[in-house]
Amino acid sequence: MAERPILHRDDPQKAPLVGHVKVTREDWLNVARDILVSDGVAEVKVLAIGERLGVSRSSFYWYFKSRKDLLNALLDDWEGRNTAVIEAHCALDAETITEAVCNFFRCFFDPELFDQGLDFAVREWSRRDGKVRKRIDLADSARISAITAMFERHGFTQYEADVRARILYFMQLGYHALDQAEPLRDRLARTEGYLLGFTGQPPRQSELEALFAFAREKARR
Amino acid sequence: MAERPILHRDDPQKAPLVGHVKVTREDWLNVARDILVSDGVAEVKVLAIGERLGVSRSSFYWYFKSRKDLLNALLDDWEGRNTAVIEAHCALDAETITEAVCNFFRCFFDPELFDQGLDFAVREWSRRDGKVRKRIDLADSARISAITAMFERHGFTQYEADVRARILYFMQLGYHALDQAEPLRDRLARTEGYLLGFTGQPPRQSELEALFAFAREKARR
DNA sequence: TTCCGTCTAGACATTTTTGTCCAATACTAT
DNA sequence: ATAGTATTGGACAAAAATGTCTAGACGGAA
Repeated sequence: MAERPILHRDDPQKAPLVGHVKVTREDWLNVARDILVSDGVAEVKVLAIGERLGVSRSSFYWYFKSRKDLLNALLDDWEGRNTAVIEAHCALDAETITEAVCNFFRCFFDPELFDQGLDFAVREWSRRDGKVRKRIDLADSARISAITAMFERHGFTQYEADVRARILYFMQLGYHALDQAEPLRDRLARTEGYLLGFTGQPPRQSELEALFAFAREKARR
Repeated sequence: MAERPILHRDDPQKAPLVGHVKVTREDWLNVARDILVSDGVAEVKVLAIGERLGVSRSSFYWYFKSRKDLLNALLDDWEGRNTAVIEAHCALDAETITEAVCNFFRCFFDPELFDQGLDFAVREWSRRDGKVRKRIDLADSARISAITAMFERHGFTQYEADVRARILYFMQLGYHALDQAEPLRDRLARTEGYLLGFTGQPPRQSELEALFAFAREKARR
């Protein structure tokens, strides 16, 4: 996810500037995103980021006008990372609807494609900031539309495609809201069979196995 | 939800102490809960609460040892409000499974019974605090067990009851994660039919109408 | 080597937030 | 009324967080 590793100077002694480590704007942004995801927007503090970078707090103001400026950059960063991925994957060609839903899940469980934690952190942030709220609302609509279109391409009526799209998307959100406690993937394997089969036709076992092989593999590493 | 109304002194002038408004520990807690829900735990600040109560910040320390003490009280308050309700309602006698699921929904959409926003705020809080995390994990397990038992009482095998319980609970979480943007209830009406019928037997229209009449009415006011 | 633009440390100033102390006020029981 | 307790305001202190300014270190180009 991060181009450069997140810096961490174990020994924060007076740093004699020899072997001086250069810190880029990207680094500030990366650590900020990291804190946003793990601790929420209120904990994104200039001093904390600077300490984690092993660098003085004041150099922050070379790269960013203010803390607010950083937060805006963070929001743009999120949009750049997470906006197009789902739409693109839902638009992929697929022979069967199972395959298509598999593409959908790939977006949410492949950390190379989509940062689920970041998405959730921004969603939480949006609850306290109208500007953020508007942007995530747009993202949600776009995603649900993309998933709906996916179902429509596979022969569902507009109404039924819409219902299925929302069920898929909401369950996805619900998974993450609970998350971390017990391994997510077990529950996935137990429930997605029914989700895919919510028309009453349970999918064939072979199709399911192909569908979740990917998620399981990702979950292991 | 709150025993006493949340105080709001419109005119915060030097307050001549005549007609003095007495502020209780409950009041501090109520406003704190209010801020927790709308702005997150990081925004629960002594000064902000005091201002909203129209009262000096220092009297806070009469009721609470410290800010940390307040946060602990807030957590106990949440547990008291939200822990037993779902278990109790899922254990209610019901003729049909539709009726039983209706009881389940009553928990989440009747603000007299259950504070959904508070539950979500604590869930968010738990992402940054291991102690909170443990308590909400326990609550989640207890709730899912209660819902599972509900399905088992209506003839589902343990496995199938478990799957259905998780789908219901996760969808509920997902709904709230998205929430506020468009009216939640429309989506509810469109999707719950399928949820209830995810065995392939769509429920009869009359049953559905009874099921959601309650939620709609609540949503209106 | 020198110069210049880039980046950083540290000092300084300000605001926000928390916590302590004590005198003063309001309320209750007598 | 009076005494005593419960509650509050305001002064004081300290810590945490943001933002500004300046001197100087670094590295590449002339």
